[in-house]
Amino acid sequence: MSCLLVRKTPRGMLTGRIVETEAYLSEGDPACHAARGMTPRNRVMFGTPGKAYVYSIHTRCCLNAVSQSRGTPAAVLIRAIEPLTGEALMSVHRRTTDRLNLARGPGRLCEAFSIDRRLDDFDLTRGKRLWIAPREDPVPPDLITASPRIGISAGKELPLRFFLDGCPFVSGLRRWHRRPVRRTRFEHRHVT
DNA sequence: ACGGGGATCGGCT
DNA sequence: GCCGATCCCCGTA
Repeated sequence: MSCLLVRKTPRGMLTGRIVETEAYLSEGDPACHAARGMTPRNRVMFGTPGKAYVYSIHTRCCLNAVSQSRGTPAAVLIRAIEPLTGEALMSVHRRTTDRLNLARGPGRLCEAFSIDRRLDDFDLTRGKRLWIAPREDPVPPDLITASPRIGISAGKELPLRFFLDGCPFVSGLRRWHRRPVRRTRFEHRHVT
């Protein structure tokens, strides 16, 4: 949450503030793709932390950062960013000039940032092509809210979605914006 | 503003 | 075959 997503492409540099994420856990989380063991799709989750797990759903892609040590499959889904630089190029990728919807939602985000399955297993810690960088102006913990995750059918109750309260670049259920669900120190450590 | 339905395809059973 | 960690459009209000 106190991080930037950075993408370098031949056509230009794209950056944005990460304003919404979801956690998928290695234990007790039926919504995690790794919940039923390793498959060709999810194998990256079982590997080195700091790598990108990119999968496709319907006709789109979603970007995760592998978050736990080797053999412990967990990841953070990056759901939305606030565009900072490269907005014009994002608009080309997205075929819209609607700034609010450029990268609002995991599929739109990947489209805006030109991220697809070819970046699955890509190392996000090298500062090349695609990486995550700390913000110089970290978000005050008070502004981060937790809610249930979006679009899943199992594990609906777990408050593992984190977002900047009131931020218009956040996707999903608006009704959560003024209704913090639960806020614990543990959750903050996941996010910051 | 919100909710339902359809598109559409790769991955899994 | 079935089903989705989605998106977009078109109803209703």
